[in-house]
Amino acid sequence: MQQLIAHINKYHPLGDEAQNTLHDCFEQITLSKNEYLLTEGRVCRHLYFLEKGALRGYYNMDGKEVTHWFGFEEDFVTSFYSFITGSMAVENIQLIEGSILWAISKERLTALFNQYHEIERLVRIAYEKYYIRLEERFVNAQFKNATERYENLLQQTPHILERVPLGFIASYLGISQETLSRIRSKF
Amino acid sequence: MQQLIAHINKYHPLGDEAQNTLHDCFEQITLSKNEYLLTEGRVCRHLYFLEKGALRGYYNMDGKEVTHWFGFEEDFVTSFYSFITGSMAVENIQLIEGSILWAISKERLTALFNQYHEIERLVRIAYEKYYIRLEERFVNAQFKNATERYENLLQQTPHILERVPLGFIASYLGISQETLSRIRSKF
DNA sequence: TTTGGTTTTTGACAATTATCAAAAGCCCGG
DNA sequence: CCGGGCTTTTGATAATTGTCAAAAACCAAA
Repeated sequence: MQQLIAHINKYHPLGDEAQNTLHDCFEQITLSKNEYLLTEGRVCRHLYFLEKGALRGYYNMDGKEVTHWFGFEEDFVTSFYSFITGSMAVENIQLIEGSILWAISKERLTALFNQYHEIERLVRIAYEKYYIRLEERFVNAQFKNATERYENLLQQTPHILERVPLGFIASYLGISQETLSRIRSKF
Repeated sequence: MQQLIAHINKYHPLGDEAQNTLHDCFEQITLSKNEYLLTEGRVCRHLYFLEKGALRGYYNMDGKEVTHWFGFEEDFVTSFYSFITGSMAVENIQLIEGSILWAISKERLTALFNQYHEIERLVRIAYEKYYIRLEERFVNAQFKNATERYENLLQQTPHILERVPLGFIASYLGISQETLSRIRSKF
């Protein structure tokens, strides 16, 4: 929990009262490898903070699992579309490693927004960071070729390569596993 | 201006006072076709609301203009990365049609956040919508083929086809103009 | 240390998309 | 109504990436 508080303070420092209230609103969850935080068809009603471990979000697209994001230490995690709109999730969130998470429900978070302007500000700022991150991934996906995308991964998030099977990484990069293998052999 | 207020009220209705203050913080801008709202290398210090008209954001990537988004009526528009981080923009924003816009500076917007919790909430909610929109474009870019992306455009935003040259649309979809032309001929 | 299962690599081939060049179509100003 | 410039289409070919199948490497449990 100390990590969550410390992480939040990096984004936007909170006053003691807001910090304490926030602290009380999160519940700890521990899950082991291959378990699911969310399965498609259910509504994702929580926002999670990943203290320790790793997980992935994936779609089932014509029979294949297509991983489109990873979560690691200090990431906020949810099925964003489902969480925001309240509709059924089309993705699954599965643990890649045994993990420690902290969960807050949407209702509680909304209540915190009403109670503390500064907590809503914190989230507004977090959204900005996550939006920028997604924007960069979008540009990579749309305008870079497979090799460039792999090089980008090597430079920006090399830790992914060490903790995640290549099959997941291939679809994260939007290429087939075989193509990824061939790209890697060139380095 | 009435359109901006009406649009905002669709997102998150504001009290009269906040609404009036907000109203006074925007300045009207009119630009004609082919003019620039922003050029790369400059910092984008404003958020714009597009009341009437159309524009595009594009990168210069190895000698080619790569359009990655369009703005139309009722869109909020900025070079998001530059606006948020205060760093130089890597993209250009150019008018596709003569347009009427309303501008607010980042300083003014920040001041409004401090003054009115509800305005920061409005923006927080807007971010959620824009994030979801981008997420969908990302999934399309990464996991759908050219024909599927075109079909998606046909269904979801057919107005783009009527107002934008095909060359821009091709790079918006992440394909070459020739391939887009061939896909179209199949329909 | 062996074994069975999973992950990764390799090979051959097919499908998709890009590139370059040229032709055709379209639109606006005179 | 005509001409010139811009946009879009078409054709031929090349490059990139995907698919299927099999081999190799890796790894964890007995």
